[in-house]
Amino acid sequence: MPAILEFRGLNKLLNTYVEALPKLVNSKTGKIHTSYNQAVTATGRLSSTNPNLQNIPIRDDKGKIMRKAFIPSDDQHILLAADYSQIELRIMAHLSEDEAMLEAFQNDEDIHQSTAAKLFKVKPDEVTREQRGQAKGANFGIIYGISAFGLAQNTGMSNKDAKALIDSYFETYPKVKAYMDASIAKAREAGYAETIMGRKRFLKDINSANGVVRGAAERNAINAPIQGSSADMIKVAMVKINQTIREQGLKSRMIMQVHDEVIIDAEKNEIEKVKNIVLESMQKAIPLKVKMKVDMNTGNDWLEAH
DNA sequence: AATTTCACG
DNA sequence: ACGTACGTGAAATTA
Repeated sequence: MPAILEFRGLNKLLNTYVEALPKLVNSKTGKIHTSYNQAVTATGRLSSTNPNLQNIPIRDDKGKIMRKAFIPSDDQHILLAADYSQIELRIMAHLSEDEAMLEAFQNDEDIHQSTAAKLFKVKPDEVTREQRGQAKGANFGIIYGISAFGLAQNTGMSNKDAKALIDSYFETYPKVKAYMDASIAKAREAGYAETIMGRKRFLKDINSANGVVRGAAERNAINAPIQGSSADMIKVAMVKINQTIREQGLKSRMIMQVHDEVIIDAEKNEIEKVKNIVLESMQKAIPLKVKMKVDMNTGNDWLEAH
């Protein structure tokens, strides 16, 4: 890796995490206490400030070491991390009612591999890394309100290839295309996009004469119900988790949320009970046409619990 | 004070 | 012909 980029990467870790976080330890509790903002985002997600605990590194080997700093309250506790698997694509499958996408999830398939198999007309176990990567890019793009240019920019493929990939995608999942068009049409009519729980995002530019401005609003019309309904679901789950923990008089506590994940400081004696509570609450928060998959892990720090 | 860069989902 | 991926926050840099 070039020396300047390496320096910048390490400097980011040093300034944003290593040196900043210890300053925010509360002298009474000995812990860091973030603030979760309930009314900041456009889609209904939470955000986190002072410090932001929703952007602690995990992707890079050196960055992920930061997660070792996040530990249970004492040696009677262990961290439990539970995260929704592919929540946004599952919500897309539900909202669009696309049969192929619903079936892939019902069969518990690797959605990117399954998509690749369909796009490139090969058997799932013949999908190459390259093909899976392209399918993954397309699946991400769909959630964002895809454009050929955007997909090409992000994957490095040519504009032409990106366009062809999107065409194949819509042949593979025809009702996803129909849902996207319907989302835009509905937003034009109503002036807003809406989540499963009825949260509205007003889109003042949805009928703008400026194509660029309108295009952005159209992508918002597609993305907001997806991202926002995911936020609805985890919030319903969190309320249920907290209620149940208190009803049962447990000592375990929910301590963090990172958009599709909740982290519990779990009393070791309660771990099986808590796992069941978290799993049930997350899976059943909002019943959909597709089942929700939840991955859970425990560990003596946040890195281990992943 | 606004913009850029980079960390996350 | 045009210009484009969704949602955030913190630190550093630019103006």
